Amino acid sequence: MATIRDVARLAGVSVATVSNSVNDPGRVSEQLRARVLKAIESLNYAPRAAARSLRKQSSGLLGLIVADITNPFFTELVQAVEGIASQQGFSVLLCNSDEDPAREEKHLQVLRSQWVDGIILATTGDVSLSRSSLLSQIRVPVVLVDRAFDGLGLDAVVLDNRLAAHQATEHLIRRGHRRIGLLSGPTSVTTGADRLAGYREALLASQIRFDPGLVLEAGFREQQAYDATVALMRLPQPPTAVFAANNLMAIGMMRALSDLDLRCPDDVSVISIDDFAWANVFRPKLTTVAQPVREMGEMAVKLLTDRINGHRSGTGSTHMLESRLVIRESCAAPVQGTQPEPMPVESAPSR
Amino acid sequence: MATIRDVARLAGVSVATVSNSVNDPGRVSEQLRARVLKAIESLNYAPRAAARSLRKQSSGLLGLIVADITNPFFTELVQAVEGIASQQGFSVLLCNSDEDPAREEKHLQVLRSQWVDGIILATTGDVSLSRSSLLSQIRVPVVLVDRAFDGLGLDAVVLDNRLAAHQATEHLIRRGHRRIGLLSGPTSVTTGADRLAGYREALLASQIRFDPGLVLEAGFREQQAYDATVALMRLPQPPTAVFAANNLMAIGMMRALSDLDLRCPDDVSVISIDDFAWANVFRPKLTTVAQPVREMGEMAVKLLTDRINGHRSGTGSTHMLESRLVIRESCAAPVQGTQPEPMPVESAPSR
DNA sequence: CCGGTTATGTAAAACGTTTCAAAACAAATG
DNA sequence: CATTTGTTTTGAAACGTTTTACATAACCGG
Repeated sequence: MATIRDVARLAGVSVATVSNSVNDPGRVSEQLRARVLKAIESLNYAPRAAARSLRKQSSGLLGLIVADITNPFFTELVQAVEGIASQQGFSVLLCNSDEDPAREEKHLQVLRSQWVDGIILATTGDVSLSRSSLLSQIRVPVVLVDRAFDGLGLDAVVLDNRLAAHQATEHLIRRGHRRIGLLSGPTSVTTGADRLAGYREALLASQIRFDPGLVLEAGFREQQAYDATVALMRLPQPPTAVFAANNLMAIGMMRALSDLDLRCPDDVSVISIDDFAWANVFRPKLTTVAQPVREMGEMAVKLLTDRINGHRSGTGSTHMLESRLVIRESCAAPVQGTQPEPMPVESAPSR
Repeated sequence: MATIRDVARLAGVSVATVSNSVNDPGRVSEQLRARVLKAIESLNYAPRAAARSLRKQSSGLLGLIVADITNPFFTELVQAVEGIASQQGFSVLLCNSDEDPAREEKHLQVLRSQWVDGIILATTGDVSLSRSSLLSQIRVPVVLVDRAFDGLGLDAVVLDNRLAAHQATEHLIRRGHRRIGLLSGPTSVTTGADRLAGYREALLASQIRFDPGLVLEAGFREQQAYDATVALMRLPQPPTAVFAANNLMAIGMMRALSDLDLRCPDDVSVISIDDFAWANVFRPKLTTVAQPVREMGEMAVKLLTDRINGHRSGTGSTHMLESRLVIRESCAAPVQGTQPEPMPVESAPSR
């Protein structure tokens, strides 16, 4: 293909002039610039990114690693990140770790040798020793998203998970529920632990006793949530409402309820964290706590580019965004009749 | 960061030897190789992709352009492509055109200057003149996916859209339906036109007269499908079943039916092309015609890498994959009572 | 002991940009 | 007119690899 020398030859100028007329128009006379541009046009010249980044020591590439591309939360994140990044002149190298820490590490290696200008990382699982050492070896800016971890002083943008879980739980309590099941994520990751904490806080605030038997760990996965929901509803005293800590678990839960022939919200109320485009196509329409996904993506890119451009330095900080309750149809007041052992709904605070 | 010279210095060898011990182990003695590897390890050296691709004239990058990353079909495609590609040592540069031809063109420009080794393109809309000239300027292999177009002799992997639509329509006919609505995609794209054709074929095969009033173009979008469904059901003689030509339109349709207080499949049966993970979480579980998305992704990568490696040359061909009917709960026999003007269900073929 | 093969290592030339420093030219100043 | 100042233009170095072509040493059959 055409190289910069070809353009120079055709325009009758030096390669330096060609480069300048493209990258620093001020440095070259109008007349020459026009000639150069014409030559570029007619040769259909496009500079080779490899050569350019070799010389400029920067690739114009951003790495984005997500834990599960099929999860709508991440899909929307990808969309947002890709949009803003390309708007700012960056292309994004997408990596999907598929919840596999080993793949995540491999991706990090690749990004390192691609010398991307920065990395946005939605890490899978907790941070292993090897990964954190890998991360500290990488000399480019990294911003964490969704899940944070400390110790490396990285920037992070996360949901206020405590608040989100609090909102969800409180909404159920307001509707009169006191036995509220929780499908929890793994407590080894911040999103798991913090959402559990928010749930407990909300119970405490309403003086409802925390019952460990009502919280089941379902690893943020649909199938596990299905099983957990079945287990929950087969309890001698099943919960009158269930709170799923993410979207996939909400789906598993809905499927289980449907298979158990339990009607929602008549028999059991349901709420979850993560709103998604089709939450209102379900029947009933799902009441959820929405994350500002798009904002999170935008902020992550902003933090990253600020660091890349040197507008930001020092150890990073964690940025918390607020969730928003989206009330639809899946939460109702508990119906006494549906309980095997009808309990006094608005009664004594303890128990 | 550490360069290959640093490694060479530390190991006490030439840079050529370092390069060889990594890329062509046969050419260097065991002893030296060990020393070099140790040096690499201790310096934590990673070759710079930019320099390497400049010299090798190939980047190890694949470009993937999808029309809408939030559409589960494309999400799954991305997942498949990314998986196989990275397995074969390629990284993928993901581009989302968001159904905007202008953005698609911009992405193509970027990919061209990145000198990706190949491009997988799920093009948005019909192929404009500028795009096709752009495509023919790009000197790297391109394989089309989902939507094909001729004239450029490109490889393509697509669904047998005629068959898929035929299967869907025929399934409804078998259940006894004769007034079958169609939410069609734009006929300017192959997926739109072919699915419409398949629908008509199936009607013809069962000697059902084609009624243009029953097919509404909804641009493959959810909201348009919602509106179209409402229009369809408000017809003096509404259809007893509706066939949505893709997943997003199926969702819009379900939402509309629900808002219209029409029960599915009691009042109206429903089927669509594109299976997706949550089709069986809906109530009723959706009967769909599934595309072999993963296979399509795999085949696209295969075709691409074959061309990249020179195992394949000449003008490309179109590869059609077969769809598969997934029967769940959304199709039932039409109930006479639900029709405003009860019509003889199994009666005369014409009208 | 010599010409020839094989094994191993290396110097140096690419690859296609950007950019620094200097050259060439024009204009302005003393 | 000689010098300075300012504006355009350019030659050449640098970026970090891979790879070609060659050098050296070792080995072997004659």
